[in-house]
Amino acid sequence: MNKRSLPAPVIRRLPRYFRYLEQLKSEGVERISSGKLAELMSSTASQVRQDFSCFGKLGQQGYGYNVAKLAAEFGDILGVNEKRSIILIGAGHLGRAIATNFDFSHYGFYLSAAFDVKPELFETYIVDGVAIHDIAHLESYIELYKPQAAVLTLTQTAAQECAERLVACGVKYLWNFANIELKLQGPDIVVEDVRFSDSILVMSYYMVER
Amino acid sequence: MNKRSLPAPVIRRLPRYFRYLEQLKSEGVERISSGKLAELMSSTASQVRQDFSCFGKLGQQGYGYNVAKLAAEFGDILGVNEKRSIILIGAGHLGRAIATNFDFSHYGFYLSAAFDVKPELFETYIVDGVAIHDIAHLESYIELYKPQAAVLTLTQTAAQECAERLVACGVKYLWNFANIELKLQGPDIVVEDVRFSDSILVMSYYMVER
DNA sequence: TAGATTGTTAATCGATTAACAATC
DNA sequence: TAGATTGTTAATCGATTAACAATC
Repeated sequence: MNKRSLPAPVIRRLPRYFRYLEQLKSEGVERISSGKLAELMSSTASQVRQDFSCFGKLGQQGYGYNVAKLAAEFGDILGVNEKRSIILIGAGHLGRAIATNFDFSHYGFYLSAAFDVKPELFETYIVDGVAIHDIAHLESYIELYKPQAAVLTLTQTAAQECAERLVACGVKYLWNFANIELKLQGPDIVVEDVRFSDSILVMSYYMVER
Repeated sequence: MNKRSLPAPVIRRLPRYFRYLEQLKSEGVERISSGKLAELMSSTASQVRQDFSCFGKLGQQGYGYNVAKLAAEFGDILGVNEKRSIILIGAGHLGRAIATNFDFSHYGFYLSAAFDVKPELFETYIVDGVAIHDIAHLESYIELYKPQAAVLTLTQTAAQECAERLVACGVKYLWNFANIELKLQGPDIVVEDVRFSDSILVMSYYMVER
């Protein structure tokens, strides 16, 4: 695989390619051409081939792309075969929803612990095998277990402080659901935001009569 | 306000501008220059001015932009002062999290009803004043109350069928949390996706050693 | 007035699309 | 081999950045 860093738009499109390829694989499709895939995805053959070429020669002239091979390749690129531990901060409704519904293992993660401030939750389980700990013990937990990433499902006000504590302990990857722009120093910190409010506002924009 | 349709990148940036402007307003800041705002947002003065100019002349030479005026203008553009009813489909963990935590009213919506398939939930309340109804009654509810949008917080398999039923009844705006690409006809249907899996995969991509 | 800062035009950059020779 | 389809180069398009005259 290629070590050059990719254009951001390509990186953002990767999960979608992966999703379609997994789907095709599960339907038993063996091979697909850039044109057919583009049609499925409302993209263009040119873009598909241009994007894929970032990762070397994945196809074969006159044949197209082998679906299983390509899905596996993209899976590797995206890290879905890794086993990285992730901790969840904030065992409220959203944290519970994610712990319960979200299949971390499908994306190369496993949920190893949860944290909250509420004493009545301590040492209960957010989901089978995943205990909720006192957030006061965050630092000692991280020191011991070295989780690689954290999900932030807490209130706006607590999120910044908590993110700083995580970064101070060496957690470099934050999956942030709090409606705040985290300000963190360190060039190798990655914050990936899921911003419900931005999303509904884009929909809202289209609803306004103009 | 302007009736031309905006470039998609500008539309995606609007909620973020709005967020920063509201923040500044709440801090009592009266005016701000494109340069200062850009610095705050890790953007550029050029981009800020170019983006703002899509909406007419919002600033004043030598002065900058009035924060309250600009926040109000963007609020109008984004529709946050509207009062549009939205229904929630799928009263599982995620649906409950959103019904409970998400402040719809802040973004120009109010949650008017929820729907699920589980009989034990019928006529219970997902949140104060918002009843959960039998999804079988979706069509009759829509006919009567004409909700303008719907939040989809249900499983992958149910989402497509449900989306089709909504569209058939005239609901044109779907806020989709299901991990599926909804295929819907109709040129004026807007689907806004919140795709947890794509987001975690982008983070995962950056975690892979390369 | 002088300084600051806009709105807008022009220049640059990057991403998408088109074209086509290479080749399976 | 002939047809299909890639990988890649070149052309186009659109978005970002820079520059500057207008003006508060």
